[in-house]
Amino acid sequence: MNALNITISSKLYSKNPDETELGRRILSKSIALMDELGFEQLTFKKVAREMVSTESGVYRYFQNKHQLLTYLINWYWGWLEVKMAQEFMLLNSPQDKLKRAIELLVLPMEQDERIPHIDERVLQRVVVAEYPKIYLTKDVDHENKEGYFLGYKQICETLSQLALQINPNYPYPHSLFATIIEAAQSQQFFAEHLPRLSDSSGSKNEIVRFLTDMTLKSLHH
Amino acid sequence: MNALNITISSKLYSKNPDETELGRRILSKSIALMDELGFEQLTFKKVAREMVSTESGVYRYFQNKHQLLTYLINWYWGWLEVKMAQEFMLLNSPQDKLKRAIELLVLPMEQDERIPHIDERVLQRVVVAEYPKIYLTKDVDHENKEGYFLGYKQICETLSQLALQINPNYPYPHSLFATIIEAAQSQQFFAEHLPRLSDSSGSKNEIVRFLTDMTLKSLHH
DNA sequence: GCAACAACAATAGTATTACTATTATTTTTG
DNA sequence: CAAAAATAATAGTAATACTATTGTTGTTGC
Repeated sequence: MNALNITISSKLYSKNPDETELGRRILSKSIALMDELGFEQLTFKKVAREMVSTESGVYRYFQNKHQLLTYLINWYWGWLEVKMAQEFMLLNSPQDKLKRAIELLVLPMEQDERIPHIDERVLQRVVVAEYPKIYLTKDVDHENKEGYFLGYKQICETLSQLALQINPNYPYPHSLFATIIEAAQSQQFFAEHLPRLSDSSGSKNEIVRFLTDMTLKSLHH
Repeated sequence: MNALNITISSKLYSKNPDETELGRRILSKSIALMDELGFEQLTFKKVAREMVSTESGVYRYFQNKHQLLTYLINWYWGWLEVKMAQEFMLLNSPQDKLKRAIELLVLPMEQDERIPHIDERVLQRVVVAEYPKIYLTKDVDHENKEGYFLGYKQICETLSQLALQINPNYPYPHSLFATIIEAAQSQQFFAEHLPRLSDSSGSKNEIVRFLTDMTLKSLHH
């Protein structure tokens, strides 16, 4: 049971990695290796070597590396959702809440001491570099039914509700925030690797300003 | 030499597939197979079987399937660019041009009779389902130098220039159109597979309206 | 017309991957 | 303490993503 109560569909693991020492080592090492090697080059054998266990040990927790990546990305969205809920309590206007949400999406976050086995900053880099791979597959419809994308949908819904507080007549709140969340990731990637696809090659604050401008202008009536 | 003059970096193939009968069969069959099986399940062996040739035949044209996918997606951007240039000649205001560009990004296109070996509508589905996979790799910086992403960058630049005609002071034209182009793809995917991430589950025209609204509002001063 | 060359077909081979299966050992729990 | 569960260690398999080799066919230049 997690002190932060991040809920992840039980379809996303064979055995809950959060509940055992070995499971937490899998999470910890696979985040680091995914960041270092990328999803394609990661293998369970390498994770096993890194955490000083065996390949079959990893398979006891996750059916394959696609499920592992999906778990990690859902964990990230769940964690962001908790962060947002905390910060929203200190703010009043939906405008301020949206601005803060966009900052949380883009700006680097501090390590949470209560969860020593997950380095949120490295996980954020993994999400930026890998997130569309979890749904751009031929299994998307089946996996969607299994709850593989609940974290993403939940955070999109939360922000959509906020948007409707600003402009109840805005007709595209889900499309808007799916776009903003995607752009938050891809603009970070482009700023670093394909700078002609961004105007924010410098600081992440420029990405925040771009996304905030786009969001508030879209909601303006 | 292509009648439409779609230029693709020569780093994107070993032997130009556009110039031979076998090469065109590779393009034709790999588009169909990529659509049917998805990138992960596609193999050169399957392409070879489909076009009644051998695996080594495919390797003579493309070093691997990642290069093949990158070629196809660059071909698509190049073709869209040509289409846009054609249609822009009939329009005057940059607003009208941007609106038309967004329609071309989203609405299904008719088959071009001059290029019988490429089915543009199927290719468009492949782009929607696979496009981020060409740059979300650890080789992105090296491949960027080789011109793997010129098609995407070129179309983003063209649309950015149009945007500056509407509002010369808008500070984020590249970020805006990278975002609009990405959203054009992902909203099509979400509308079909993850409808809670979209408000446009019905017709593609709703996606066009969402993107147009977002673009014009962003450029408003 | 033929030598030289490129393109292609056919086949074989290799290292790695993504698993599955089995068995033995250790740890936990009732 | 017995039974069950978790883990470790190892082996094995089909498929993948190539590389290499050899022989055939077609084309071009002289």
